[in-house]
Amino acid sequence: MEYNFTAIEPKWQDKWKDDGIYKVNLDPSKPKYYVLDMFPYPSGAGLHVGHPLGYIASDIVSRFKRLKGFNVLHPMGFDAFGLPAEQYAIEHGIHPKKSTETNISNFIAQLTKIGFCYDWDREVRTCEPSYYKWTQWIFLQLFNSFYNRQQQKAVPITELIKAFDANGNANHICPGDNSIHFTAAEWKAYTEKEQQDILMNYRLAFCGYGEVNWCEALGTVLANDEVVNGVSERGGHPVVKKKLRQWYLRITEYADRLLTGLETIEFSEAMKEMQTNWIGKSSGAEISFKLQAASYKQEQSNLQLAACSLELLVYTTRPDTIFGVDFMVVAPEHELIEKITTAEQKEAVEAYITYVKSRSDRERQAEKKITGCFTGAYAINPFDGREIPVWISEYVLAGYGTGAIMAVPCGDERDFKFANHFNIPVTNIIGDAFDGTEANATKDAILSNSGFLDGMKMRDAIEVVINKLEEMGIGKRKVNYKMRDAAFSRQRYWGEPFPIVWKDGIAYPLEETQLPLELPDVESYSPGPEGEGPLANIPEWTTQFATPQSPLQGVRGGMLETNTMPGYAGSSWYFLRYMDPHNDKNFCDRTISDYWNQVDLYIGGTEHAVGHLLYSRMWTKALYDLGHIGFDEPFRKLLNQGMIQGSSRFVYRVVFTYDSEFKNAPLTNVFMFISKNTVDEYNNNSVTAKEKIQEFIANSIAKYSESVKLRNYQIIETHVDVNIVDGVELDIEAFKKWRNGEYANAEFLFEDGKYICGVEVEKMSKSKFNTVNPDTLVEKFGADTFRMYEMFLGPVDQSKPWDTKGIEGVHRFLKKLWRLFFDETKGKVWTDAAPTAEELKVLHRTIKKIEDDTERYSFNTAVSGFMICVNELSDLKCHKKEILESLLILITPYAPHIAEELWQQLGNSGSILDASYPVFNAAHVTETSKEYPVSINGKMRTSLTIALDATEDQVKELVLTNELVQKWMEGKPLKKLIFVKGKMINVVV
RNA sequence: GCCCUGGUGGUGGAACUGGUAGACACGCAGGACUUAAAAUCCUGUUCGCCGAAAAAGCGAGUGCGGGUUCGAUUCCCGCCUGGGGCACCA
Repeated sequence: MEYNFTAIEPKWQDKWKDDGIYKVNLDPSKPKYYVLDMFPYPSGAGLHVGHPLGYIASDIVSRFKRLKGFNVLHPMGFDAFGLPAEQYAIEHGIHPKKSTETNISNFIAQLTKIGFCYDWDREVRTCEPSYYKWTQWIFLQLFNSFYNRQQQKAVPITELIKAFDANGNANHICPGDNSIHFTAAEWKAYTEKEQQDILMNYRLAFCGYGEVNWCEALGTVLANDEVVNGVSERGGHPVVKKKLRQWYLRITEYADRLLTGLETIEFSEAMKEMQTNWIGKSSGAEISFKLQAASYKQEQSNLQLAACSLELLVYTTRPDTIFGVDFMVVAPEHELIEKITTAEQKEAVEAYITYVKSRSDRERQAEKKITGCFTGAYAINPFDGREIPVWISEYVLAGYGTGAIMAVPCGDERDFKFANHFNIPVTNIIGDAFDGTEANATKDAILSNSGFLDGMKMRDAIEVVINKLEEMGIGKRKVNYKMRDAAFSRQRYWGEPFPIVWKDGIAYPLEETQLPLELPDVESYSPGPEGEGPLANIPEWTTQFATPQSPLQGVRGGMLETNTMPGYAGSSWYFLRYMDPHNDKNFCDRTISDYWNQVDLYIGGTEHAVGHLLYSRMWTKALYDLGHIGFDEPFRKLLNQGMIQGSSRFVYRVVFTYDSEFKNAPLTNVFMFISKNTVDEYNNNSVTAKEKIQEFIANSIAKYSESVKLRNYQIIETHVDVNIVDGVELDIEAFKKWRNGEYANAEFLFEDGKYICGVEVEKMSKSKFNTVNPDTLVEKFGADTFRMYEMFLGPVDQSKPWDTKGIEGVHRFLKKLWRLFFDETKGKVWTDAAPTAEELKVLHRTIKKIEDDTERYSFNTAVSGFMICVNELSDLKCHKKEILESLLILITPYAPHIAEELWQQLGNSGSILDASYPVFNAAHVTETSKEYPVSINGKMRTSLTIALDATEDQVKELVLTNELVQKWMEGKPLKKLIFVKGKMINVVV
């Protein structure tokens, strides 16, 4: 009986499904374990070999944990809302719902063939109303909450209203606009609209006007993490800044908790670093500089008084350098510019601002020129009264801090370059630490030229200055974050509608009973007017609550919000829905979420570092604050799988021009390809190679026409499908059939009778013809081979190019495993005989190795462990049932189909997943060394470790004769000596 | 520029806390079985030297140059280099 995976695998996949073997239920008697994959976006291209890498890893972990007695939750679903489906709909006229459904069923079919143990009953799709009902519901929770800074948590907005009624906003600084202040009496006097506008400035999900990343080509705004180098992440379209009414998430209120929360979870250092940088916390001080009155006199002498009250507020992390301030720089958008610019400088300033406006973000990022303009105004250093010129420059960003800085050229590289460029004299406050040629950003220098700070270490001066500033009332301690509030609306169709009705400029939330607010079924997805989104074109939808029958009190005549939510809305909480996917009363029952709790292991790529992984952390924290769940970090541990790159293959085509009597001769159909080595020689200017190529071209052309004279030619590198290349050798027959026979008559210049292709590692993509489809591999070698091979390829967290050639080795291993049970001629060969000591040793070494390797996600070495084990058992001709059964259980997570089949063949009933995991017994693993107590200089020292085959005489001799040992005998304590093969190799002290 | 991460045979990669570097696999070479092929099995395979060959031996060797240590792929310092992230954040 042979290893017939084609029969075995579908058989078990069906059985697993029919028996509902992966169904999970709440079981308080067992410890729980939650393994989750980042759910995929169901693109039309289907899976390539890179996708399953993480899924295989999570499948191994979940089967392993289940065998170890855990109640394992391992679900799968689809992130189904998003731009590509809608773009596809616009281009092909297929409704996104349709194409998404088709894509999902393809995905499921592909995943099933690999044999994953998902509980499909728990599948979620973010585009289903039964799912997005709760996305909308959570949105409303955020909308109806604010961040209480005293309590450092989200609190219902009704609490805030109570506080306003009692004390105005004295105890609650307005996060949206900190210049808003009012008393209880004023609050009560406001109109409803005024009150709602104020509340909007507090809500965790809020609507406001702001600079957003607008992508014209996609017709929508994008979040910061969706913009890469000034172009959209999807599609690479240009992105510009635009002021628009938008929904936002007030994620900035969570900045500090998102930062400190990182200490409680196991993310890789790199990942934590990325999030830390994105949050970008810095602490320093805000300092207010008085602007000098004199600069206004020239223009309007009567402005002197007003000018004295003008102040420039800057943010700095280095208040200790205040005596080194040589100029101020404000962002070109700064509102003070208009007020402080002198008459002489007016023209120059206006010209400069026009110039800055003409530059796009991309240009600014691409070429960092030093540009700027003097305003004519001066600020006064509060400590020494020095006059400091105020400049404008684009290197100061309006959106960060106060949009203005104090420039200290001796301590800041950018300030130094600016000072140099505009010949501004530089004050040195750090003595020898500044050499005049470049800035030194040290904190350890001793201050000089710094008034009352002279002689102080900079690091210590920071506090001193802040205290002094606060005492003088001209500055205060301040923490800033780079992170911005997240843009939360898209002007697209294919997303969750906002459960918000607008009337008279007030946003009214829908009632819970009105959810889900479903997307209308429409034919057209073209954008609405003024970036409003396609839903604005459907009045019968937008006004559905405007009827007299509308249950929404007070909103009759209102209009629904026409934006939709972004892709990350649904993915921010999906891990909660898997726990209780069919609940229509709640997004997830509290007792259930208390049981499953955090995701114990989350597996996915690094690309979501600052998007999804940050948003879902914030949503979790908010839901926790509001008492809906019992934990405030969603993912206890994150494992990043590496990216599988494509290994592209190239052919080298000759393109030529020619002279001919027959100008119309069809030589455009002549395709000539030159093997890689000859191309290399050609590129190295080899004369023989050139002659060879010319002769080849001449001969090839001659087949078509004799009257052609070659004029010129060049060699062009083009991608060829990796699936028709064996290693680097092109399969000529397959190549001729490729692309519907376009190259059927191609001519080749061979190299030892072979055509050798060029190789390069690139991202895997259809256009590069370097994708490998898992289906074909599963068909050829089986799912078990495929799974083990993907793991065997290398560490899961490492990126590597795909290479199919080693798959045979893994396949051979599985066949060898099979032969431990079945012989081609004799049939079954296993016996009930008791295993020998040596066989038990092999087994228990393997148990230990597999357990250790699986626990630390070292799947590649685990696969090696299986290979060693099977090789050794083969060598021992071991067919003992007792050994084999244990081995099957060990291998189940890695190769579930073959394990189930052989398990059943051995006469077991039921799934191997319900077997009990073998326990490692050290007694079976013979020790490789023994420890002897050793006495040196009459004192008992710790111990010696020596190889078994060393005799005691040898040991004595070595200890006495070895000079190293003599040395330690003189004093240092001796821990152990290590002997291998009777030879001492080392001593540890 | 800053931060993170890697660099080991012809190839993918092992070596958990410093302890026989190259496990396991691919590829390659040779052999067995077979009319033949496939499949399977066996042997060899870091490089160099010494050897007709075998056995055995010697030397070098984990990107480069130093250091710590009895001992370094592992720790420290300085470079070179691949990959990823951030990029005027004051």
